[in-house]
Amino acid sequence: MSQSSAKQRSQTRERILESAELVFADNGYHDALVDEIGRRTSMSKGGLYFHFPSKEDLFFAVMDRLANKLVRRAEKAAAKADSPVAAAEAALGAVVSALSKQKRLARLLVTQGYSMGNAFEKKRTEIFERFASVIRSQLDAAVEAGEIDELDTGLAARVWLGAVNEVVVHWLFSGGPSPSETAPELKRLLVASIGAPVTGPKPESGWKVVLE
Amino acid sequence: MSQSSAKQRSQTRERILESAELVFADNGYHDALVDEIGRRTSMSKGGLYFHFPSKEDLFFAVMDRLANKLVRRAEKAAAKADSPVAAAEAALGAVVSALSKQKRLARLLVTQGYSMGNAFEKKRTEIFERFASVIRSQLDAAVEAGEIDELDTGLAARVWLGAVNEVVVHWLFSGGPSPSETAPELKRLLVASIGAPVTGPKPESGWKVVLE
DNA sequence: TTCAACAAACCGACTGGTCGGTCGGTTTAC
DNA sequence: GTAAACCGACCGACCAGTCGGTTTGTTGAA
Repeated sequence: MSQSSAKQRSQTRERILESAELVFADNGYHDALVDEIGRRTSMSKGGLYFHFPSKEDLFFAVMDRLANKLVRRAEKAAAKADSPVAAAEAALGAVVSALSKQKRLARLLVTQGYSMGNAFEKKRTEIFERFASVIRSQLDAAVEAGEIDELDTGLAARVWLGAVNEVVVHWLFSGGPSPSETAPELKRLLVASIGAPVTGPKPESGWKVVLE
Repeated sequence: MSQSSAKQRSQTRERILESAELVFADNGYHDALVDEIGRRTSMSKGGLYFHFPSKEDLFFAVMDRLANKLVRRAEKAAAKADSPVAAAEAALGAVVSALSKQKRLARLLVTQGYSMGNAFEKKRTEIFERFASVIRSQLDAAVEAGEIDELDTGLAARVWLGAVNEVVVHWLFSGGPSPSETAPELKRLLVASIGAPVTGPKPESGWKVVLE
């Protein structure tokens, strides 16, 4: 009984989360109507409130779900690389690529974090810190391995994320180029920022930072 | 008549804009009450609506006013520098410093742009593009002068702004270090990103990027 | 197998509080 | 005298959340 019904339960939750993701992404938190989420889930408002205590909780659940997916993707990409800097680059690339493929996801993660009053600040911060720590730990490893010079890796990670964020926003709202298009050049800039050799088409034609 | 009353008029508008800035910054667009703005201006709601047609317009006016101030500051700082890269750095520094000194301003420019539904996207974009173009034109000049290699200066400018944005957000919401504290290290990262020589405490004891 | 008993899941009309915006009226300035 | 500036009680649209009720599924005793 509780075995199969627990499964049902989580399936229903998933269904709701999927609809909610669409509605929140399309309209932003405030303009998203709970009734609309119900409509898309083919479930009444009362039904929704049986599964989630409030609109806010539902929104948080949607964001967590997305963040989990993306972080996992980034970690997986990093694991495949064969040097710390390459791993950081790969993690970044994975995120950029995922966001490029799904405007909706990008919209939610990148801009809707601020849409609620001061309530969401913590959550948004928490999610960004999770991404940052993936990058950061790779940069730390790179320093450890002597691949790059010592630097504030936490700051560098935030710089990377901020850069991606802005590029994505520009894409979303100004019809700029897709992030995946600018990814190569973006990577070049960010890799250069930490003083690592920038790999062009061929690794050996790169740059090196030396003390004068 | 129209001479002095026009002056009065704009003074009153200014008074309203100042209160509105406080209220919007403290509460975000949605939670900011027009009545509260009236209270702080010592003016009735009707009075406000005599000067501004809607809450939205008022918000736009507040943002424009802030953006103007900041852009002017950045341009002024850039004008004093004696090389394009130094100018870009100076412009960045001016913005960071201004944001550090006024949390409220930072909150508004950096996070409240998304608080309205999709309505504000254009405005936020417009403001960020104005900042970006200040940086960008300096980077273009740097390329022109042979100070740095050719690169996508528009992208680089966005990377810089995005980085600042993220650092500011981290400061605001996570109690991280003030942007002005991390500014030196931040500048180092961003200057390195465009492949320019990174200057340490003294210009002559710095770093230089050379082809290997 | 049947069915009463119970609970979990779902329904949707309704409520209650909130606020942007209005408007007829009053004051102030010239 | 009159028009710009200001007042503030009021309106009405909006919508998250509620709640009494219905349906669906499970259990276990007869």
